[in-house]
Amino acid sequence: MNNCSASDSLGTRSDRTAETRERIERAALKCFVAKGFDGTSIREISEEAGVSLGALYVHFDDKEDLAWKIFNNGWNSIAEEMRRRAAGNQAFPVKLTGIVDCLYGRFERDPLLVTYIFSSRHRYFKKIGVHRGDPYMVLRIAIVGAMRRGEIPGGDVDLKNAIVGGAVIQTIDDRTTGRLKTNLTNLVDKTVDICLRALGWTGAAAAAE
Amino acid sequence: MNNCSASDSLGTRSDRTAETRERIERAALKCFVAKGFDGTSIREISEEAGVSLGALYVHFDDKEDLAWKIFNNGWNSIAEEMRRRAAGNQAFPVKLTGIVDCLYGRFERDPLLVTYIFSSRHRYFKKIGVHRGDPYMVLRIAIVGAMRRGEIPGGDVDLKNAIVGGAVIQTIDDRTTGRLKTNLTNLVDKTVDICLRALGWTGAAAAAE
Amino acid sequence: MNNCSASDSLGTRSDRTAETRERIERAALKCFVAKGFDGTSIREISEEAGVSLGALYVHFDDKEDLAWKIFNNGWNSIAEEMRRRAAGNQAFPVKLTGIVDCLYGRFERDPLLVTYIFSSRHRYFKKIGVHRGDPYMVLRIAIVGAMRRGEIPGGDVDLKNAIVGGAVIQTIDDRTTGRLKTNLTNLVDKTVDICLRALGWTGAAAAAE
Amino acid sequence: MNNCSASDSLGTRSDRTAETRERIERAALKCFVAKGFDGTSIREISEEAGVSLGALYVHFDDKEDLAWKIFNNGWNSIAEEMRRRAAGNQAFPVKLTGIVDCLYGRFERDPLLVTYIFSSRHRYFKKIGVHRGDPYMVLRIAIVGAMRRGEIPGGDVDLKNAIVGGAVIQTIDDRTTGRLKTNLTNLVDKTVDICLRALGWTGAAAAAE
DNA sequence: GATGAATGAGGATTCATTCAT
DNA sequence: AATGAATGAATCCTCATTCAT
Repeated sequence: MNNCSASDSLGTRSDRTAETRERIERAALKCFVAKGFDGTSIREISEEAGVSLGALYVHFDDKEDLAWKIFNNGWNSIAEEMRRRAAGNQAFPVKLTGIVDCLYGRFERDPLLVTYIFSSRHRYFKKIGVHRGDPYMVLRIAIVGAMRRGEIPGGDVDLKNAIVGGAVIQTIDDRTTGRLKTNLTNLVDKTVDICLRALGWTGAAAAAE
Repeated sequence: MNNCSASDSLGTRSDRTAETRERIERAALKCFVAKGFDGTSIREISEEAGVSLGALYVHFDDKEDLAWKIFNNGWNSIAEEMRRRAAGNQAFPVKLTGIVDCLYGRFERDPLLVTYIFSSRHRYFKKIGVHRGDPYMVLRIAIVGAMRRGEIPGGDVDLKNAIVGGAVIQTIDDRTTGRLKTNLTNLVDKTVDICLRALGWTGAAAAAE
Repeated sequence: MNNCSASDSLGTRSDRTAETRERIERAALKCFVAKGFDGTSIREISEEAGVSLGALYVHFDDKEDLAWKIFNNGWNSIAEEMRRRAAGNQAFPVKLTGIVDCLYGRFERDPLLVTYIFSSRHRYFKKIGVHRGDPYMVLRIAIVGAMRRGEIPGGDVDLKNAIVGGAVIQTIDDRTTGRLKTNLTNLVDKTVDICLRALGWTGAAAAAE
Repeated sequence: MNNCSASDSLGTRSDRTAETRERIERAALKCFVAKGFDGTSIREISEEAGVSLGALYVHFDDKEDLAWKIFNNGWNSIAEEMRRRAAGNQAFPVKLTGIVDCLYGRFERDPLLVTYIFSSRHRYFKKIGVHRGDPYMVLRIAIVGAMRRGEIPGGDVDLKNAIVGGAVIQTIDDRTTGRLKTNLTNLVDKTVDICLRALGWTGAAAAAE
C-alpha cells in the first residue's frame, strides 16, 4: 500500500521506522505531561502522533514500556551530561555551575522532557534504585568532594543535598507554573551563588583575600 | 472526641455519619499516596475504609470531589498554621523557623497528608490560583518583609522563594523516599540555618558585633 | 419532632398522611411524564414532592407500585366517566360527544395525568387485559351499538374503532406537542363531526329530511 | 448482498464491519421495542447481536447515539418514501393511498422498525423539529393541497391532520397489540375510504354524477 | 409516619491489548 | 511495518431498597 519512490524525503525503511517511533515518543511525552500516565490513553497518543492505534505495539511492548523508555532515556541522558560536567578536578563552584546549567539548559531546550522526568521520577525510583551516576548522586558526590577538599564545611550531607537539589527542582517547577518568568539560563549564576552561600562556601572570600 | 452513650461506642447518628466520612477520607488518602488518584479505584477506597462502595457517594459527589476536599482541607489547614506562625513583627529567622517547623512537624505527625498535599498540588493549582494566604505566598511575604526591613539583601524574590521553598519540599520528599533518615523535627534548626545563609541573612553577625 | 397543635391547617394525622401520599403521586406524575418511568429516580420524586426518600416506601410498596397505582386510578376513573356518558339509550352522536368531551375535558383539566395515562398505557396492557369497561371497549361498544341500531353502516368494527380512537388520542398528543394550539374543549364538536362522517353516520341527513 | 470471496462467506474487511454494525442495529431495535430504551442494557444488545460489549462502541458513540441513528435512519427513510408517493399532481385519494400504503407496507415488512419509530418519536421531537419533509408534514401538505384544489372542504387543517394521522398510527398500534388481526396491507383501501369520508371528500359522488 | 445513611447489584463506558488483513 | 475492528475486564457511578433512629 506504500510505494515509496526514491525521491521521498525519508528514503529508507528504517528511517521511516525510526521517525514513527520518534513521533510516538513525542506524542506520549506531550500527553503524559498534560494528563499524567493514567490519564492518558493509548488512543490519545496514537492520535496525537498521527499513527494508528496498533502502531504503538509495533514499537513498544505496552504503555508502561513506552513511558519507561521515555523516562529512562531522558534520565540517563541528563545524568550522563551532569556527570560529564561535574567530573574531574574542577573547583566546586564550576561543578555546581555545570550541574545547574545542564538542568536549566535542558529545561529551556526541551521543557516537556524535563517536566516529565521530574514529575514522573517517583514512579521509577523503585525500578532504578540509586546509582552512582544518577542525577541525585552526581550532586551528592560533588558536595561530598567539596567537603573533603575543604571548599565547604562538612556535616549533614543528606540535608544539604536535599536542599540544593530541591532548590533546582523547584526553580524548574516554578518556571513551569509561571511563578518564575525569567528564562532559566539567565538564572544559572544567581542560583549557583545562592546555593554556594547555603552550603557555606567561602572560596570567594578566600580568593578575595 | 465522641459523646458516647452507654449502649454504643458511637452515640448519636451524626457522630457515626461523621466517623464514616472520616474513615473514607483517611482510606482515600492512603490509597492516593500509594497509587495515585487515577491508580486508585473507588472500590479500593471503600474496602480500605471498611464501608460499602455506595457510602462514598453519600458523603462526596464523586472521586474527584473526594480528592479535592482532602487536598483543600489540608492545604488550607497548613496555610492557616503557617500564616499564624509567620505573622506579626517577629524577626525573620523566627518566622522562617515557624514556617519550617510547621511543615516538618505536620509531616512527622501526618506524613500521609503532607505527602498527598505536596504530590497532588499541581493538580489543583488552576483551581486554587494564588492567594495571599497560601503556603507559597506566606513564605514569599516573609522574604519580602525581611528584605524591606534590611534583614536580608534584596533582589530576586521569585528565585529566592523558589529555592527556599524547594529546599523544604525536597527535604520532605527525601524523607519520604528514605534518602533522609532523620526525623525532620530534629532538622528544623539546621534547615533554617542553611536557608538563612542562602538568603544572605547577616543578623547573627550583626548581633554578634 | 412534629408537635402539631389543634390549630394546624391539616388537623388530623390521617389528613396529613393522605396529603403526603397525594404530594408523592403528583410529583411522580410530573417526573414520569417528563422523563419516563425508568428515567425517573425515586430520589427525584421525593425531592419534587418535598418529602424524604424513605417516605415513599411508607405509602407505596415500591416504584413500580407507585406508577401502577397512578395509572390504574386514572385509567379507571376515565373509564368510569366514559361508561357513564356513553350509557343508556342516547343517540350515537350524543354518546360519542360524551366520550370525546370526557377525554378532552380531562386533558385540559389535568394534562399531566392524561398524558401519563396515554403514554404509559402499553406498559400495562398485559396487566389490565381487556375489560368490558375500559376506555377502548367503551368506544367499541358504542360503535357496535350504533351499527346494530342502523345509525352507522356495519363492518370493520376493529378498524373503525382504531381509527376513531386514534383520532382522539392523536389530537391530545398534538395538543401536548404544540402542533394543536386550540383548547381541546372547543374542538369537541368538530372532532365528533369528523368522526361521525368517518363512520358513515347519516343521521343528520335523515333528520334533515 | 455481499461480494464474497471464495475463501470466506464475508469477503472484505469492510463487508464484515458493515455487517457487524447491522447486527448491532437489529439487535438494538429488537430490544428497544421489547423493553424500551432505558429498560435495555448495552450488554443485552451485544448478546442479542452476538458481538462483544465493546464492539458497540466501535460503531456508535454511546447507547443514545445508537438509538438515535436507528430512529433517524428509519424516520428519514419513511419520510422519503412518503414524500415520493405523495408528490406530483395526483388526485388526493391517490396521494393518501400512497401514504397509507407506505406506512402499512413498511409495518408488515418490518414491524419492529415501524413500531420503534412510532413509539420513540416523542423522544426525538425536540431534536428533529418540524421539517417540510417529515411524515407529519407530508400528510399535512397533502391535506392542504386537497383543500386548495377543492377536493375536500377547507378549515381545521391541524385537527384534520391530527385525526387522519392518529387513525393510521393507532391502526398500526392495534395491529401490534393484537386488537387488529388483519394484515394491514389488506386494510389500505378501507382505511383510505374512512379517512376520505372523515375529510369530507366528495370526489366519488362528483365522479358518479 | 418520617428520615436519610448505608448497601451492593447493575449499568454505561473506557481502555489496553490482540490479530487478521 | 501499519492498520483499526474486536475484545472483555475493569472503572465510575446510579439507584431502588432497607432499617435504625
